[in-house]
Amino acid sequence: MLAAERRDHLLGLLAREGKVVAKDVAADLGISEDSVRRDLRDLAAEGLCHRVYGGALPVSPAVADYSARMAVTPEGKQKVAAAAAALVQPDSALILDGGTTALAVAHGLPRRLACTVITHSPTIVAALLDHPRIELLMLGGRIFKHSAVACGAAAVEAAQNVSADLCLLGVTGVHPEAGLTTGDAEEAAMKRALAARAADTYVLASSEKIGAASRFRVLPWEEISGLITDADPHHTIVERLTTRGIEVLTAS
Amino acid sequence: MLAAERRDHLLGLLAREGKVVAKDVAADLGISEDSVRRDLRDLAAEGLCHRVYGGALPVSPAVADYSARMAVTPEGKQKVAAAAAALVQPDSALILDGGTTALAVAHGLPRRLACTVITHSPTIVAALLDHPRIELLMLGGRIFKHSAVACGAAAVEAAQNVSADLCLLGVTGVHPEAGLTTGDAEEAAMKRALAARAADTYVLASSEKIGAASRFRVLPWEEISGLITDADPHHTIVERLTTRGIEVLTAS
DNA sequence: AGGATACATGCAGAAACGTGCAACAACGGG
DNA sequence: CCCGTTGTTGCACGTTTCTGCATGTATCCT
Repeated sequence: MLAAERRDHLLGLLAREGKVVAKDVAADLGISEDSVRRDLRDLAAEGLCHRVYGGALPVSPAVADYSARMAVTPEGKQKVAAAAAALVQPDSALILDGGTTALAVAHGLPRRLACTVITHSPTIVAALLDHPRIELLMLGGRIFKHSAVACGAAAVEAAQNVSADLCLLGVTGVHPEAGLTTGDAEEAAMKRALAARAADTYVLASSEKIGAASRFRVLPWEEISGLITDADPHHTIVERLTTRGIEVLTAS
Repeated sequence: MLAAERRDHLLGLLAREGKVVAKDVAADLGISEDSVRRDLRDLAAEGLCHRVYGGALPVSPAVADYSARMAVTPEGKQKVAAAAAALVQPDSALILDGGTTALAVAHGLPRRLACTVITHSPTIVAALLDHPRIELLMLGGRIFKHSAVACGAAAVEAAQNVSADLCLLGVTGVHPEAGLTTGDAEEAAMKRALAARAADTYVLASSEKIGAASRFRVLPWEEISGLITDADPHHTIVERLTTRGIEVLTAS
């Protein structure tokens, strides 16, 4: 058994079962517990697992508490939100857009995840108020009532003063040529400002958004890190996006 | 069962069922009550739960009692809020503080009233979202979870850029000598910043606040225009305030 | 007030841990 | 082909951490 094989095995176990017990794995694979512990230590150092006494847990526990999640949101958005929540690393900073899908992401964040959430949506703030370990930062400004988020010059300016590891953006249209679009110019500008402040930007797009285009462009494809959708990976448009080099994360 | 798993299990139980009974969990998981108690003690130390005799409750005492407070607005606050709402002139700009009394004011604003509301409370924003004629401006910043408002340097700075005709301020203590007080220093500073940006500042104080004093002073008496309360105008303390030249508006 | 239950504390055995060491295999240069 | 280097693996040792039990104390309920 190669060392790399062992590591894969451990990661697989972690993903499938949500935990790894050093002793059990050692017995299963017929190797010493020391090796398992060494592997886990290395994986933890790379941020690929979370070391605990007796074994290890997945870094982002989102997968494990999938069950403890409420579903009032349409199934598609729920799936997309769960996949997006899994991208959030512990102790990282997340910029979260407004909208129902983003709200579902907020609800999907595991209660034991400690991180910072930056948002321009009072609704998102309200949803995360009772989360024990999330630090909240609200970007203020004129409230655009239709979508219940802060927009305009002040909000964009406030956004200039923050930085984050990840930005999760909702849009209303995802189209191969038109790019990512939304129905309001101010909102589009705000989304651009948010995306610019994060190292990585992923777009949340449940399947009904795929192929649609709204009036105002948010961002060109080059500026985002990837797309999170529940649409079939073999859907014509999704395939066109993939061939154009867009990273598409399929939520299922 | 890993120790970390147990702790997660406890947090999940706490979130799902709203309580944990040490004895039951010990029986369910087949471990000693001591271990459960130890885990609960640790979680409580991290601020993730609230330890009580026999088990534990979700930590959100702040949030929980916030929503509890919100659910039933006592009659006194209701009266104060109604009197305060009556002060708001059409087409004026209003700075509205956070807190339950201020929220009652928001709900009490007539639907045909057109004005601008400036607030640092996401909850107030959410409450006014469906108001047809109110222009909303949210002051952003770090969210202070206990009272669900934006506080800190960024919020104070944002406040510097607005001006209003009227500011309605909630406090937790109204005392002849101590002045207007609240329980948190950041919050006190924020309230000061808000009051400074309005031509007139009125303090909302339902009767139970009269005569009380909290740790941090918000403003001295000279800096406010008046007090809105449902307390009896012949109440000793209220009379003392009146003789000191404070304008007291009695809500009834 | 008194019994019952929950609690904190100390303790001991067990389990898991980190570290140093030696054996061994893979690799590359001479 | 030989030998030194490097990296991996298992083992031994001492240390730390966890867990259940026993004890005495605090708290609750009647």
